[in-house]
Amino acid sequence: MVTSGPNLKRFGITGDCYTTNQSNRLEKNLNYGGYEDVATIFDIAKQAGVSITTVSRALNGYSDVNEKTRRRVVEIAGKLNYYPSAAARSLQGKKTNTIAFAPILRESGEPDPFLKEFIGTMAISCLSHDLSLLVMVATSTQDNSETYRELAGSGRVDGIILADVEPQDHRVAILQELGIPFVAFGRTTDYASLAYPFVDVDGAAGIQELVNYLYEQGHRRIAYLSDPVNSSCVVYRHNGYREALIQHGLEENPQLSIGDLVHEQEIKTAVARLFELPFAEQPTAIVASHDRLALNVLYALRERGLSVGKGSGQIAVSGFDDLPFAAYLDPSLTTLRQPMGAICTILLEMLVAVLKNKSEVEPENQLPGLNWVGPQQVLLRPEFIVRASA
Amino acid sequence: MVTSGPNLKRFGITGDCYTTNQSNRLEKNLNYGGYEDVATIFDIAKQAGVSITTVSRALNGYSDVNEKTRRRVVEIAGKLNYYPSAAARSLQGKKTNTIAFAPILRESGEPDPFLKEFIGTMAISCLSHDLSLLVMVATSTQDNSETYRELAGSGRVDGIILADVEPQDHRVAILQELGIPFVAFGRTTDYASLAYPFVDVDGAAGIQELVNYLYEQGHRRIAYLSDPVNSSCVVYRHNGYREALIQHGLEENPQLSIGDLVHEQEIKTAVARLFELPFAEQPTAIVASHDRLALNVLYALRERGLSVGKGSGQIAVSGFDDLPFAAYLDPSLTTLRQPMGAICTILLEMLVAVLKNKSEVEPENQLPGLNWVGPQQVLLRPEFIVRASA
DNA sequence: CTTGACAACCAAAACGTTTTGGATAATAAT
DNA sequence: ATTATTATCCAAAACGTTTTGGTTGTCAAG
Repeated sequence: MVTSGPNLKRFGITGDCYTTNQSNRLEKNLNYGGYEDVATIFDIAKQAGVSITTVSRALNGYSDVNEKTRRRVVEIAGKLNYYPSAAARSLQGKKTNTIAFAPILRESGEPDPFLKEFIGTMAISCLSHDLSLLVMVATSTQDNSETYRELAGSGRVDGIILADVEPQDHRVAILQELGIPFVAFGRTTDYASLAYPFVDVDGAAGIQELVNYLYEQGHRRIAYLSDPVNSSCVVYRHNGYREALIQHGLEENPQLSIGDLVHEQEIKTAVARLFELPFAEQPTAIVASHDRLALNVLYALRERGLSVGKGSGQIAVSGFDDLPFAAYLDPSLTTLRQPMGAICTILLEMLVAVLKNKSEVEPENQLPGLNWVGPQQVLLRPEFIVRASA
Repeated sequence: MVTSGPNLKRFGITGDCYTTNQSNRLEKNLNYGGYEDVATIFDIAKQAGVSITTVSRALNGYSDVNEKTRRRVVEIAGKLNYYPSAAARSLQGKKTNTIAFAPILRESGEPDPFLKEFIGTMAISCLSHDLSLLVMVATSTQDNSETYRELAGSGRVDGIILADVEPQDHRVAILQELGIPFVAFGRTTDYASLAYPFVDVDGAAGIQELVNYLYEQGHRRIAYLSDPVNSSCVVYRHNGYREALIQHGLEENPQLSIGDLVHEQEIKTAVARLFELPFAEQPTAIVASHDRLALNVLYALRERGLSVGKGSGQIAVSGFDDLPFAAYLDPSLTTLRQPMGAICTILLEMLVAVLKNKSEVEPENQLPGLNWVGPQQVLLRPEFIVRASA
């Protein structure tokens, strides 16, 4: 085995822990705390015997520089490992080819799986747009309006993708006021009058479709477990639930509709409350406002010895998001898929269009299957995925 | 329902598609294609009746400015929504408080679940360090050495976290040569002589522990299915497998050890090859080099009507990573956990230490349970997690 | 021999900060 | 009354680009 060497430390978080130190050597080799001198446009100019203007214009493909000169400049730039300073460039008002992704991390014991999925997908999507992604997670939309103003004013990014938008999200106002190009995932209550571009998933329509399905399956006492109302999507999903009940002549039963659930323990308690009702009042189906919540419901039901599925006597359970684990749960989870890949692609296309000062997404960049009348406000229909749990 | 308004477009990727256009209104309200004028240090200076030097020093907490002046400056800065230009700052050689995360997206049909998990966790970890994260996914370490030189030379980040390091990864050489502060996740073959700081998970030790366990369970024909050798970790894991066999007096059987597997179809074919062997030569256990591969193995086995688990006659299957879905598979997957949270935390702490030109991580930032002799080269032991599949 | 057009180049300004090396005035020490 | 000290302040340089508004020289057309 070659994994161990004289200079290698081995640590085990939950295991062995054997170490060797080699800091001396390291100190010598590395010049930390700042970069080594990097070649600038001046160095190239000197070597090429031309002015920095000419170097700049040669490198940027202007037509007023002799082809021979250009070749010389390019060659020297290559030899010197020259790359223009992004800072100096953006001081000149040039694009940074970087966009920011600004989601919110709500309090919840573990790191939010949906958020991780979202960030990861977004980062990967950026690859095909030749954009770098600056991820700036915040813990609340309120605390640090500073963060957004700073992000906006600092000129580090060309535009911003806002996520986890709240019903009254002042970030939208800030960005509009400052005139920063942005696109939101999710919408504020006043999206119609504010008229900013966004993508959202139609949670209301999704949940309605789901509840209709449950109703058709014979369910009449359909419980709804929800996370706290922070993102707007929580509101829309709840609305969808309520509307669907009304359509079927039912109405929301406060005993079956429990909100504000975050931690596993709270969810357990909520499930307990449901099944400590008189048997005739107990739900036969539980709609959870997102997959992780549904997962905890599944566990809570199992703990109580209740069986989940479509059979008679079984409790139906559904989620929302279709995170990767949903398909693998036992029983596999019936849910509404948020098409992550598509969401990220559309957000990026919209932002790029906005940055180009266009109101339309370029035809060749339009994701097929969508009606790209204009890129401003897009509502995607979640995909209803029936699996074993309902 | 309030989800529809006169100006809202509704799209369904796989569903309804009804739209309304409102581009006119939007065009009016938004000033895209560039920011609105942002307050600069000059504006503050003018309003406060002092020089820009004083403004700068007031805002940066220098002691040579009168307390009354400082308050005035701060107030005006607030009123004007002033935030210093990150570009101008970093031109002055100031820190950007941004680090880059540079992983590789290997070809594979779907977006790599491990990568998404890694990016997401890293982004969330940055929160507690008050760092912004610039994610720059690349598709290969070779193609675009440019990307790294550019990233390095452009001054957009203070330091870099390199991921998916290859046995001969020239990115390490580039960054060392340029003197850019960086920390790697994974190590090159010559890590001992190059002496750069890294964190790695001891895949060899992990797989050995796993194979030992399988051996003790009575398994003698243990197959190994692996992805292509790109990251170093693939090599180490394979080594661990080989070493463990040798320790038990077995040797690697080329018929049972199949590499270079990427797509689901290839994995199916590999499993087919294993179970078309004479019965006495068929494996009783399959070690997969990562969780997604194990997942596909599980499916392939199910398709062939083979049962997975610890029972006699059942095939044992194991993975590596412990991605979130691993626990929910049916049967749940025995695997080696890469402690994502810890990995990200340590990488960040190490990079921060490097940026501060220290060879040690500050005591108060040392993750408990580790021996923080020096932050240079850290090898974490993966946690062996026994579940139902083996 | 002029004039105009064009190709190739460049000096200087601008972008918004921080830092350097004083300047000034008030106060304290001699 | 002179000198040192201290508290405030500031002009100018520097960071590395891009852009503006030229200049110069060459060549063809008149």
